[in-house]
Amino acid sequence: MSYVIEHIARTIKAAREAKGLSQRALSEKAGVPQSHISRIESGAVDLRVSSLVELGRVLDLELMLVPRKATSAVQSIVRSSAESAPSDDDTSRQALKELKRLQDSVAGLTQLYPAVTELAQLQRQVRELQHFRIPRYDQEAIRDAFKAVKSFKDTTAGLKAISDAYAQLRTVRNALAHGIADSTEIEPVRPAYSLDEDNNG
Amino acid sequence: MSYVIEHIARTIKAAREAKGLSQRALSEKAGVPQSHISRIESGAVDLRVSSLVELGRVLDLELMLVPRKATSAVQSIVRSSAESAPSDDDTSRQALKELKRLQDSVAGLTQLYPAVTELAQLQRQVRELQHFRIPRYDQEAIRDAFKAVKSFKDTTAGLKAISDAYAQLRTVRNALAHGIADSTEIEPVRPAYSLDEDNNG
DNA sequence: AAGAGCGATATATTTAAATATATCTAATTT
DNA sequence: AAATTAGATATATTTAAATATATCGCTCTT
Repeated sequence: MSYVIEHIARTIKAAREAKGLSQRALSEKAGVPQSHISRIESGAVDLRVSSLVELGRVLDLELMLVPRKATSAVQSIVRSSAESAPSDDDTSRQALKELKRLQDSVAGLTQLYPAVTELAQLQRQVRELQHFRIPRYDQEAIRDAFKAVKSFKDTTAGLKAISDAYAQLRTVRNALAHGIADSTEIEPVRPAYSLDEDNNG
Repeated sequence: MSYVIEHIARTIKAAREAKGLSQRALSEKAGVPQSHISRIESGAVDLRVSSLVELGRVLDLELMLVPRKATSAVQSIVRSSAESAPSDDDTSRQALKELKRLQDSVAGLTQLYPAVTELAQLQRQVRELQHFRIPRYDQEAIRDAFKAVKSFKDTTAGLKAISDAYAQLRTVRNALAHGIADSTEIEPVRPAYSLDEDNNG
């Protein structure tokens, strides 16, 4: 199994996810069994060219034979076109969705337990994170926080879980704030109310 | 048989010829039977990706999946890198070889038949054509002229064949001269003596 | 808890590429 | 004329992709 085939597998998977398609949806569009797509994406199949072309058609990818000396030029074109639109858009949208979900849960919980300062603290942190809109985002921390909130109980352990979630999200926030300070290519920060408009739009 | 596969077949063949390899030579380098290469180049085979990658390795071609929106940018890169070196170089070299061969034959014949004006005329035309050095070249006319010269006899038919060859080459010359006038991307014309140096170099 | 969605895995069969070899035809070279 | 080279075509066999279906395990939603 060559490096190129692994790379193609990765590219296919990334493109599919970028389009928000499940393997079954792609299967229908491309006329390929889902089981085959699973194997393709895991790099277990040495595709025929025609099969790859058909998958590429659905995923807006074109198969090309490029002279070796033009390879790096082509790669930088591919890279810049890849980074500027789909992945950036996709990642932020996904992250925002999860943040929104987290905020709703925390808000509900804060109303139930108005005297729990850990919850208020977490809520403030989540709100602040919504001000950030950049590609490099740590969604694991958001999911962990969501789990802590979902399973919250007014016990010592429950409170500790909320504190830990808060600490984790603050770490993420600091990393992002640090990234903004260092980077010259990050998009401007958007206010929370603008974010709300987006979700309701 | 899809358009892409035909295009790949053409690309493989062109790259092989650009490198001056026979199918048997490529066969050895790529570890693929010559019979298979023949079928591949005729577009009769829906290759596996790994097979295409291996052929590409030998022919200095890389297989890439390019986002559709970047396709035209990539194609212009490929085109410019293709036109600047191998195809231009290859076509001109091949054409020059055949022109040289033709000129040698005509020269010999003109010495044998110094009174035949058609031959003198053809010789002048061939000499003039050697002043042109551009990719788009009609080699068929050169081959036809060579055949006429090779099989020349001092008969009416033989003289007609020479006249026809001359007319054909003049048509080519005119098309090339016209092409130079219209195009902004053609290389400068090189003098014949420079051409001679090249062949002796 | 049941149902739905998702990706991974299994089984059986068909299809065509890949492999190995040989030969033919045409053109060129010796 | 004989030999060599080049590309196309043929035959037989093996290999793995493609096709068709089904099911499993995990996660999320209702």
